Amino acid sequence: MDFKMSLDDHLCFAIYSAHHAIVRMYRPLLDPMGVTYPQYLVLLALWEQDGRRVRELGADLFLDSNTLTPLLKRMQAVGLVARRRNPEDERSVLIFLTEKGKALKAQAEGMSPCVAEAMGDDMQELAELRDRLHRLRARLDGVSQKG
Amino acid sequence: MDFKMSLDDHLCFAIYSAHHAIVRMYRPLLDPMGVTYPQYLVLLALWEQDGRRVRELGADLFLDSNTLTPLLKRMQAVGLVARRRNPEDERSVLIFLTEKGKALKAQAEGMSPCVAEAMGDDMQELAELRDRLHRLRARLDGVSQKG
DNA sequence: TGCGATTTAATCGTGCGCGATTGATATGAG
DNA sequence: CTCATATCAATCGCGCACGATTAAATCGCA
Repeated sequence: MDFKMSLDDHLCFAIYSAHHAIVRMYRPLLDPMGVTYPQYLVLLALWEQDGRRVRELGADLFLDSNTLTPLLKRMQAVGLVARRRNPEDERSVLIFLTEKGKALKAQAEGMSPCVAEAMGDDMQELAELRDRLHRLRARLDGVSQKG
Repeated sequence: MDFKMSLDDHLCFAIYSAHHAIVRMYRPLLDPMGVTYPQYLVLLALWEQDGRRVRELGADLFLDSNTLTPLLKRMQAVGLVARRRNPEDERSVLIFLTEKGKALKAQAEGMSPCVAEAMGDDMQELAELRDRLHRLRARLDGVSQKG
């Protein structure tokens, strides 16, 4: 069976191509805000809870400091976040939203209609898809953690 | 409602994190074969149909020559593919699998049990997830094409 | 208390992904 | 036939993503 499986038959490619389609869809919406798609995800995490350590942010985003540190420095360079060493544990670095970073939240919420139009209006379908993906990710993380 | 939406509530993040989980899962399987995950997707496309133009390969993979050309050159450098100008249209370049590239197909098929174990054995669930993602991608492509 | 083990962020190198541009080849209207 | 237009691959620059390593701070145990 596997011997004639095409690219489109592979779930991994469906995820790969959907991911890139999502990034392409968001780009024109995020460009005016001056943030990239991964930076937008960082902002989502910070809008939810500010002043977190890089480690904690990474746990939420499934990213390590080798990715986050340069990314956060770029966000600092454009005035979206501040990076301060944690006085209680000098090993860690705390990430705070600046006023500019907080202000972007309202602007980002303005994207919702565009995102909804792009993704479709079947909220139940989209929520179900999201939950299925979260379950798959959790399963994959569990497996690779064991191995 | 949107105002208290967390990272995990966003479908875009579910896709993002699932994508990276997939890449992480495949890495230890592909490393022994000496190919990266995007290179594996190119191989899947070529195993399906060999001797295609860069443009056609890109249409299948949703990638452009700015991504594919360097990637294919790296694959050529390790002897997986050959790149030849098309005699019928000197603008285009044809990509052919080498014997080594063809031989990897059997090795790749050996990954199936590992992939199946990682993803889970509910084939119907996985196929449905794949189809939902393809539909979402098609919808996103249609929208960004119009705008 | 002292010192090895652990935790944390940062650094480095490589490979995508893509917007923008370039250059070469082919096409087609007049 | 000619020249503008279109097509195609390649190039360049930048920002992720991540394996591997480094350096500093903290922890924990003898």
